[in-house]
Amino acid sequence: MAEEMLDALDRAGVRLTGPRRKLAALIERREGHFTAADLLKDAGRRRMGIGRATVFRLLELLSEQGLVERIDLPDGTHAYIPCEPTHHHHLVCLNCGATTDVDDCGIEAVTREAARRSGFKIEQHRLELFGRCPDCRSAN
Amino acid sequence: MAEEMLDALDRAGVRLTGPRRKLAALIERREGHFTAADLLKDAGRRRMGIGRATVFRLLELLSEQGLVERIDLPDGTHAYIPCEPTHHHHLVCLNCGATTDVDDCGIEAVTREAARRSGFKIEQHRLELFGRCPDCRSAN
DNA sequence: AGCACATATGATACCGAGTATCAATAATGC
DNA sequence: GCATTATTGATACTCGGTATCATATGTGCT
Repeated sequence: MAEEMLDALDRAGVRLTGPRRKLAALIERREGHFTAADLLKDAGRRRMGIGRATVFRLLELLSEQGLVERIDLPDGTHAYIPCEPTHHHHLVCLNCGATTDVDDCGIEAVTREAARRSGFKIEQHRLELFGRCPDCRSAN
Repeated sequence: MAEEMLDALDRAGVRLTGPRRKLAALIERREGHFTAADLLKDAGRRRMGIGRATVFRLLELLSEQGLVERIDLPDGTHAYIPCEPTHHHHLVCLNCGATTDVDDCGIEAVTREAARRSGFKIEQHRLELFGRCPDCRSAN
């Protein structure tokens, strides 16, 4: 997955620098969603001497490439999650933070109906689902 | 609508203070979504001497009562919109910021399908629709 | 391999949204 | 009307993210 990110960065025409490689590896090791601060802490623990700004810059690049997405948790905080660069939605475990992507299973119809009722022309949508992942469901 | 807010605050058992009344009126006058800073500026322009903290405190109260909701715009900023206290979703005009509420027109089925595919137990969902409102569509 | 150049870096300072604190003030119940 | 208690505004703070800028480092070229 770190490969995937580096490939995407390469394709995007930016440089494959040391900090970027290291951060990609750190993101790979993460499970579930994470914050910029999490990454920074990871980097700090390993004495990687990576600057705050660099972390945000990489997250921005990755998010432009669709490999990472910023989501807003129900508690108001926000986090980043690694994901596929195609259009999709997220399912987030409220317990452990694990995420999976789900693709449009019928939202088209919903947006069409909403457009009809409101007179709006709908151009974008965002659907976020929150719940318990299979592991957390069976864990207690 | 300001009435509605004041009623709700009353029902919630908090005091109907001057600043709260004034802010409710300011919210009523707003069209589309607004930020805490917008309200603060409105209040400042009218020399109402309302503190920053008070604005945030009221927005929090109203949001607890479901009369206001904080949404994240596609451009990453976030804003508040007045709305009905029932479960619903938002349709936001990308041009003028106007919003309307739409109720679940078939999302249940979508979440059920996503749950089936993923094994998650879905407990909450959030759907946001962005587009052009009827006015902005005809305006150009 | 070496070099020039543009791009990326980390430090620092900054910004904007939101929260904590706290003494002063005002809404409510009696 | 008055005591009580919630609320207020000022101030300082936190936290996520961005701007700046001199220094360092990938990259394309030879």
